[in-house]
Amino acid sequence: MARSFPPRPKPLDVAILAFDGCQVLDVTGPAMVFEAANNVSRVVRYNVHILSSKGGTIRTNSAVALVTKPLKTLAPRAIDTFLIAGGDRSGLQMLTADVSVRKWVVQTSTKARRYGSICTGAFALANFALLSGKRVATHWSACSDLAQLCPDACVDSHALFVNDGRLWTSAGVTTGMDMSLAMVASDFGEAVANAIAKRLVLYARRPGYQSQFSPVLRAQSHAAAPFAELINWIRENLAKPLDVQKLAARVSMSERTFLRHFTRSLGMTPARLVEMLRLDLTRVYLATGMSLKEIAPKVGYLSSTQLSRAFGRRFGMTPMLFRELHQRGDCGGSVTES
DNA sequence: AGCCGGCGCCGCCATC
DNA sequence: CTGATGGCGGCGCCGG
Repeated sequence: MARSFPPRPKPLDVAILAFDGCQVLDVTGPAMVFEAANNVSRVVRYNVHILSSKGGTIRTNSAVALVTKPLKTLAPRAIDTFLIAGGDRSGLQMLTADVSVRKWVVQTSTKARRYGSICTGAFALANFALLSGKRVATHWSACSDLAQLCPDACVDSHALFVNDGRLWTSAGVTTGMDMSLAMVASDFGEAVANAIAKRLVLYARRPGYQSQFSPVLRAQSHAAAPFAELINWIRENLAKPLDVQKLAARVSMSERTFLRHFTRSLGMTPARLVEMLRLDLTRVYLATGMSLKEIAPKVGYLSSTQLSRAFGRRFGMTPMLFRELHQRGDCGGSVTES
């Protein structure tokens, strides 16, 4: 051990690819998180690079412009974490049509320790054939398009973000920050990630606990005749044990036919829907600061560990971390909705 | 970890 | 004959 120098880890290079028409928060959100990791730990843990094809100023899809470095300033093998931002359709088309971008991105994605996308950036990865056989997330409104474009990928429409091997993809806009926090957590521990979340005041007034799939679900419950009412009944009785026999009996069908009709008209199995509703409600309770032990019986789980495991499986983060990020109203009175 | 019982789910097939 | 039904058995996942 050197006597007066503490061991100084080499900073990790994080490269975020931006382009004309990209979503500014997809770039700045993760950039803020990684930079904040440097601040909270008082060590340079990450070097963040904002890149674009040719470098220079790019216009985002808001009034904000970004100053970027050209791709060629960074060798693909030097990069630890590589992310593509999302953006509008024409911007993404321009990006994927650029041959030098394609080459660089493919090389970087094979060499980097981690690669991924935020929001519709997944479409760029799909165009470069980097999603094959992977579980991925993208913006909820784009899930079916992505599944169509990339049939051999498994699009998880209710995850905030998904980590499959070296690939990380996040759902939309602000979930890029959630995903970046998870990356920091896996690099340097939960404590660092939680400190960042606090510093960025991520836990205040975020509507992020609203399920990504609830709009989809609402649309579905208007569809098939006997099932809309059933779903509403399930919603009101989540604390009860809800096995398939019971549900089938409620709509007076045999278990087998119930299963068939249900999955066909709703696109998911009964148990999966029940779990979805339970975990969705869990998020709402978590955001109010309730403990897992209190929540579990309210949403029909026998134990808090069981709930915790199911939660992690679906959302790619622990309930603790979720509460840390979304808890609100802990300064006395209730917080009014804007 | 690793084993096992139970349940969700589905393929198959006889029946209506 | 076709299509819907539902019973049976097996496989895989989840939880203890």
